[in-house]
Amino acid sequence: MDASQTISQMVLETLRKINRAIGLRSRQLVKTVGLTVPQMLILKEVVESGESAIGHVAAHVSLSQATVTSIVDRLEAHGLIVRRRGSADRRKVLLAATERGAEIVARNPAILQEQFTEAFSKLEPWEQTQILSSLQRIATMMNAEQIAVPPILHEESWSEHESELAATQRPEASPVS
Amino acid sequence: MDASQTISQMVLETLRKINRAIGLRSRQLVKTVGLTVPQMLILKEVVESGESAIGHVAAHVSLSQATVTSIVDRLEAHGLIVRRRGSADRRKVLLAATERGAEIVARNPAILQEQFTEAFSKLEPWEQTQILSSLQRIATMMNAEQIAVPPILHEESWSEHESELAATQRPEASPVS
DNA sequence: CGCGAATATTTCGTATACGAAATTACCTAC
DNA sequence: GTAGGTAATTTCGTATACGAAATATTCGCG
Repeated sequence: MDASQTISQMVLETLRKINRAIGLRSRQLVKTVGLTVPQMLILKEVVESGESAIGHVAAHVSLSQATVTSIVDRLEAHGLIVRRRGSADRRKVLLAATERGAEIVARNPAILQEQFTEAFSKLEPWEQTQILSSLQRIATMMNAEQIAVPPILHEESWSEHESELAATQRPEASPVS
Repeated sequence: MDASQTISQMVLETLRKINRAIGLRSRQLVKTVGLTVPQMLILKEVVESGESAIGHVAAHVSLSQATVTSIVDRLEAHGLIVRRRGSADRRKVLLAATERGAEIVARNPAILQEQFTEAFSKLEPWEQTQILSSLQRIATMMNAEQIAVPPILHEESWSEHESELAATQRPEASPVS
């Protein structure tokens, strides 16, 4: 947290740190519950909204279809949900939770927050609201910008390096003896 | 944004959305500048702090050493930084930016924000401060919890599925003729 | 009917991310 | 001086995440 940074930079830096904390938390979850946060999110969504298509779930949890597909692969491998081709529209793949899956969600309604919720609930109500409002403000700003994609740099000089070093072989820093 | 959610849940949901927006933004960056956000972050750190060890950089950008290693691989492949074994302590791998790398950072001091900074700077100063403070509040709460790892569930019934379905083969939803 | 546009999902390639184990180097006590 | 512990980095395995392209299906229009 260098004093020479702009507030904007500090905001982004803090967001990255929060994000990392969430990621680490997710990995701890694997050890206790056996599922990561994204997996829980999707399982929960499926349980609560009944049989629903992949695209529907993806939109609800704010992830791409491709991402949901791979997470569903794991949930299905664990026997927590099942895929079923839609009968009305056979392009769709409907997801349904198995008993096992439903049980896990039912047994852990707050599993996704737990400790965070605990700490958060100790704040004053007006403070909670303010924090949420600040976050939504940021989310809105970011989404708005997501649309516009002004090509910033480029000029020249870039991309010639691409081909020669494309292979993911790391040149040893220095072959010591 | 369901009305039936607790504020805490909404906070987490909003954080995930913000995070996604940052991720998407990062991918756009690849097209304009040729580097992702994490790559820029590390390159910038190396340029600004001179020759520094991997561990040092990792701590500064809040990422694990393993992650930094792989990102450095790519930056090195692109000829933006070089690895050098430390002479004093040969366990350390020192990073230094090449001319090319330094030039990119120099030419794009604000590349990491750009549009976000633009929008953010239009807010009232007191509002900016408030947002930052809200975020730091959250970050602090999350880091504090990172320490304690109370085993929540487990009971039994878990993990027997692991072995039989470990392979990443997806059982076709239903082999429709 | 039948073909092309539209829609839904999966596959493929790439880039983060992390923990745990392996590797290499250093350092201290004996 | 060497054995054992510590420290720094890399390797390995796994899980997200996404875009772009491929695939499968539906639907509209002639």
